[in-house]
Amino acid sequence: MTPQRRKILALFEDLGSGIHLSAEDVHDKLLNLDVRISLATIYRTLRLLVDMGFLNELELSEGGHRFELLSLDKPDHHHLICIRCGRTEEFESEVVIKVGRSAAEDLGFKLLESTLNVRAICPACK
Amino acid sequence: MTPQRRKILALFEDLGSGIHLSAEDVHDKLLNLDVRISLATIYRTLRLLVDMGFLNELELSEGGHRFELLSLDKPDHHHLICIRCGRTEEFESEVVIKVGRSAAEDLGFKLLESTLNVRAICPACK
DNA sequence: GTTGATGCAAAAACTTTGCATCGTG
DNA sequence: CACGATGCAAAGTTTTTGCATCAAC
Repeated sequence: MTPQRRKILALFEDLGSGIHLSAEDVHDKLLNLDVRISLATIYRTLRLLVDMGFLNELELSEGGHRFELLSLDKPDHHHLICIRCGRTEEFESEVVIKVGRSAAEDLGFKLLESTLNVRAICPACK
Repeated sequence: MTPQRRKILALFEDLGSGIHLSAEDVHDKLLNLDVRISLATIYRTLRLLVDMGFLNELELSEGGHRFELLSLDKPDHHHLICIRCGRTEEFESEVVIKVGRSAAEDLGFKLLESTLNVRAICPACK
């Protein structure tokens, strides 16, 4: 754990668990806090934090992957995404987790994680 | 409907509905059939076919988006993805569709489509 | 000192766009 | 002819990598 890695993880922790940031977002937000870390290091660290299980990697919207804090109280949660404005809401569902688990078991896969992505149009964009 | 568009859609139809292709994949497979279409046109056409509802756009794995044929008998289906080798299996679940629908309704969103992505490790990669 | 992490810049991978040209009606 | 679609090449984005330097043990 280097200072840079701590700063990046701390950023996610400060923002809370419902926030989705791209690598650029992380870079910009750290700059606003006068923390200067190269984009290359941010990419490397995000990858690392995902592998270590601190972050979750999302591929919801255009313009690159997003990362979010994986909090223990919300292991598998789901996303409702407005395809027009990008607004995303999170929700949970025990049933969905069970479906994922049984799908994995049926085919002999070892389950890691399951997320339901619901694409929709939010009230403001209708 | 131009010859190029027909060729691209025909490729998906020939391969069937469980196949996930990147833009590059489409380009390569068409070349193997001696069909020469520029990558730019392929990107434009894939976008078009998604908008027209013929294809579904996926963001499952590394290396760019994938596209699959949207068949009428499988409107909302789900993916079990091996994070090691990229093998993906499809399955369906009525329950998951219902969860997506009610999540959208709860927040006043207009539902378009919902897919459950289950990340796991397949038997061969365990 | 050795090892791994960082920053920078260059490169790679993926996607879009401008523009001239081609095809179809 | 008019219109939109295509191909090509250039540009734009996002992400990775090589390499010299730096920091920690």
